[in-house]
Amino acid sequence: MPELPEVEVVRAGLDPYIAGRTIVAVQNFHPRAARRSAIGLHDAVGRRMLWMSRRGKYLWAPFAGRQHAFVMHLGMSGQLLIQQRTQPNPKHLRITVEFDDVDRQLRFVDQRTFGHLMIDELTDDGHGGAVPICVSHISRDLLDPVLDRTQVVARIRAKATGIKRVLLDQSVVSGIGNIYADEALWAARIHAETPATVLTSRQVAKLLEEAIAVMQRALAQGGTSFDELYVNVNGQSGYFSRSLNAYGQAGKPCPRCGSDIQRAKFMNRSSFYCPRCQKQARA
DNA sequence: CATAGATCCTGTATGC
DNA sequence: TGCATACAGGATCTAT
Repeated sequence: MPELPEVEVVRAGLDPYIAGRTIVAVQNFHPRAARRSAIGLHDAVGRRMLWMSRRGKYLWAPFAGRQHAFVMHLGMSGQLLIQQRTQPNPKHLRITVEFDDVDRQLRFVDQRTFGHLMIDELTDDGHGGAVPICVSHISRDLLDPVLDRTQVVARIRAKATGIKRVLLDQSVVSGIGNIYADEALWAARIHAETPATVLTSRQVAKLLEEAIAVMQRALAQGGTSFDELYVNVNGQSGYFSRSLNAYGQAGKPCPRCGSDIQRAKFMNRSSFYCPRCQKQARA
């Protein structure tokens, strides 16, 4: 569920809390919450976390020594909450991480259990930084200053499939999910099933600019929340859902032309689009 | 190798 | 009310 803006809100909330703290205990209550790894979650005990990093929808906190990191992914319904130790356990609590903080702890709550935490080895990211091995197949995201946008445009146009599938392919460009894919396609007036190969470089560049713009606007609003499933580290919802132009707007008028926004089945989920602004192009 | 589709899970909404 | 079905913000595995 959470896409780049929502994950970034969580990162920014966690960073000042975890930076410099040492883990004193980890409790796992669910077999799927910790991903299989050569290093178990309990090896985090005694390690000091430096800061909170993010690539796309992945979060990680490098440990002092920069050899390993605590990796986190929220999946569809994950939450990372900083809560008082005395606060009752939330429903779907999967993992508790205790630090050298007598009052509060980090709680990983995840209804659908598609998210996970793990400890992983760090590897060189090619630009003087480090990335966990399990994240190294994920491309840089659109808010990453090191991202080579020209290269991304070329990679997108080389894909033999529909443009929305490519936007959702985290190995091409990361951070975009179903909401922001639909919003970016709406803004760029491109149909989801348009073959990536028929788009011009200019069109794809424009699409990426729209994706950046909508994600930055969402970030400024604390992300998109439809319910209590996505919240920040303090349990608060973001407000961007009221600014969506296409996603979830089936039957409502397109803010640009007034036609009814349509819903179509797409990859076992949904696409929302304006049938007038976003015409299907042919190969 | 690249791509399409199924699948992992729990909860809610909707229709009969 | 009960039951069945569809759907939900994602990533990964499998088959082709």
